[in-house]
Amino acid sequence: MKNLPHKTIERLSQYRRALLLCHAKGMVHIYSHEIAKIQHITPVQVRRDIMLIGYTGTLRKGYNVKELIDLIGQIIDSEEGINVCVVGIGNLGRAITNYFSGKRTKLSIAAVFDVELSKVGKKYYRIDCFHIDDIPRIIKERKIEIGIMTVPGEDAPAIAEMLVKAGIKGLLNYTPKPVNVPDDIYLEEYDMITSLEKVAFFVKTHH
Amino acid sequence: MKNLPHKTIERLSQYRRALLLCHAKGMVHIYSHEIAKIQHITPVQVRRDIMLIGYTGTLRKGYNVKELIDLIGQIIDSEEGINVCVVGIGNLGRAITNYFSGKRTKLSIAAVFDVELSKVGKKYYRIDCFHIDDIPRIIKERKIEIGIMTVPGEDAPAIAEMLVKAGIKGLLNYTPKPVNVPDDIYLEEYDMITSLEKVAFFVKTHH
DNA sequence: TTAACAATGTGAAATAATTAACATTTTTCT
DNA sequence: AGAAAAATGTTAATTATTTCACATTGTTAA
Repeated sequence: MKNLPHKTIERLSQYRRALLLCHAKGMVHIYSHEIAKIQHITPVQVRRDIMLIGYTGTLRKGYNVKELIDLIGQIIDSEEGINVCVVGIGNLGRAITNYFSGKRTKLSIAAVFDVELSKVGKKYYRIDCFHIDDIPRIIKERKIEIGIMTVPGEDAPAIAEMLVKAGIKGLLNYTPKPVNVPDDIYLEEYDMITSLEKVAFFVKTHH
Repeated sequence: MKNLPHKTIERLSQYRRALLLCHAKGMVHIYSHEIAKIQHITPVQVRRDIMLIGYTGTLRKGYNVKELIDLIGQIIDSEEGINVCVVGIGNLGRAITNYFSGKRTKLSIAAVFDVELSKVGKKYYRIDCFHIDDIPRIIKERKIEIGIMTVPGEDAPAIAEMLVKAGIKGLLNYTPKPVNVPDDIYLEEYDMITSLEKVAFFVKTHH
């Protein structure tokens, strides 16, 4: 059970969101093929993932929705919750901040940062905005462990370094510029341009 | 050369962006380990990807930056260019539209759509905004082949269906809700919440 | 009661992606 | 000139992920 594949972690997060909707609708049990349909993957993959986390459903009834939600929570959430910050409160930063501000999950955005003085001191979706020079102080004060970068690409390396020095443990880089961090920092990069180019490629070749 | 791995396609897109910067700085040649450093992957992987597209560098000098840029373009771009639309011009939609509006690449955003009448008729980063009811007409008129969805999750399935019916060939879904499309439509889904939960998981377990 | 069905759980096979290992070759240095 | 160094290109090995195939077992219906 210990070493779950990265892909399984991603899917568990997605299953949980789907399951929460099902739970809200009053569903008590769910079959692997129902989950599979929602996520458009195969039922086997669903069962394998669930197997990997050691849960076992009821033959012929499927999985108990509530139990599965709770178990996935035990696996992927941190008991105490984790604080996150968003650096760069442009369009993308606001989109992400907005996504999270309402939800009461184990992940909460504890601060946002920007260079622009006109933004500093304001609140975005109820979250305080600080100047990036305050990154070291605020990250320590508010026990922030994860940074989300939504700054212009050219600023990414400098911001990444600041965040790492400030003691961040994980970094989610949404800028188009790859950054380097020490090995003990978990880094996830995502690049919208690449994704779109990929879609374009497969549209082109699959026809 | 025909069937490139998905992961290779993604990396080629990234190599190209890095190479364009290098080219702009006047670099003529580049080594696999230099590209690798920028993307923080291994030099072998870079060489393998480049091998797969049939390019061959110069021993001891590395790869010709310009040639490699052009070849990657031949592989992943469509000769004539591809038109794209963004549906949902909230924060995320604006972020994406803004990313692309300046650049003159083979991908161009030809329209954006929203439900809100206050947005319809305006321009966002120089792109016309239409009402979603105009999706069928505009997609045909402007020969749009790819849709990017940045609407609230609950609207995603309906919008996806509209886009598919309108004749879209590829769909990039940035809502947290998975959608179903026919097999011949290339679908790419990305979910920021999942990414953040994944980072949180590895931060939690790697310590 | 018993046969047919429909679901889970999982070992084993297949596929996809990465990494190791190394032959080859150009350049540089002595 | 010859040896050492530094790079590419590629086969083979490894690792990661997905899928197949099927044993198992509640449930339903005849």
